[in-house]
Amino acid sequence: MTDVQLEGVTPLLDSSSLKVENSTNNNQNGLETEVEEAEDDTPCIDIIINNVVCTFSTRCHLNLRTVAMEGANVEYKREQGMCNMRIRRPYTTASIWSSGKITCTGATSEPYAKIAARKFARQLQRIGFDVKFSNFKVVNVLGTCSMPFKIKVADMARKYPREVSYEPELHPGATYRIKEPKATLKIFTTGSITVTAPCVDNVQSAIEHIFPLVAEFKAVKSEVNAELLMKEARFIQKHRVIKPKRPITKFEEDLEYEDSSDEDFDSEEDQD
DNA sequence: CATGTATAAAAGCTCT
DNA sequence: AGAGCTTTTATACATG
Repeated sequence: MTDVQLEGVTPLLDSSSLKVENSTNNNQNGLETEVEEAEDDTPCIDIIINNVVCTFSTRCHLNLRTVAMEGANVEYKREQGMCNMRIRRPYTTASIWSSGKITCTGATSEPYAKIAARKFARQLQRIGFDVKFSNFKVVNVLGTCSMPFKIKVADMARKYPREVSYEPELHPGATYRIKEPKATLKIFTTGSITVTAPCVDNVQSAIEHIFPLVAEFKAVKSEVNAELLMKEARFIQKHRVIKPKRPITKFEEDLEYEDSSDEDFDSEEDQD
């Protein structure tokens, strides 16, 4: 139980102990994966890039009708005035607008996002449009990582009310916003953290920034058990709620006087 | 087991 | 003017 009180002094990770990799193991997309292998045995936290959103323009109007008819793997969303086109490698989806503006989602790295974007552009060009691949830009990135310990999220939210918002009833993850470099993190008690930011570099910065903070709220085994006991207590409470078996009618209200026996008579009855 | 809840962001149309 | 819709994606906790 007394599992060291100075748990916060976890060996701080330097940038070399954080490594960014794709969520798709190697060649699911048939492309080379550049995962920098850590040559030493320094405690390492892997940052997995799960999704990269980017935009670009074809600089030409696109007849969605034509895109839907001539393009492969396209679905026309007339109600939204756009088309969704998918390619397998990299496994991504493009939302195509008649203006020529396109958003591409699903890539697992910035380079893959650009490769996918170019493929969509090429696909459109093959259909016959006068495509000029331009204004490519990564606009959003989602990365995840898992700390080697559970996190006392509630305590963290209490200590950093300015940057942490935590409404467990609404969502299990605490939201931590970093202004510069911009990033928004979702911190879970399990130690998992999701980060959404404008680019991969920001994702990494955010994790380097959050590590010492969450390490400060590392859950100790005894405390984890206490948490479980609380959950159990809540569960029991929830199932002990005594509710009338049937709505009391006006008529019965009158009878209540003579039928006022003890309340916990059938409190053990399990209600769903 | 599938949704819904929450997060970010672009595109462009609809509705307030 | 601004907010909702659509798409992607991990995380996790409730509910049907």
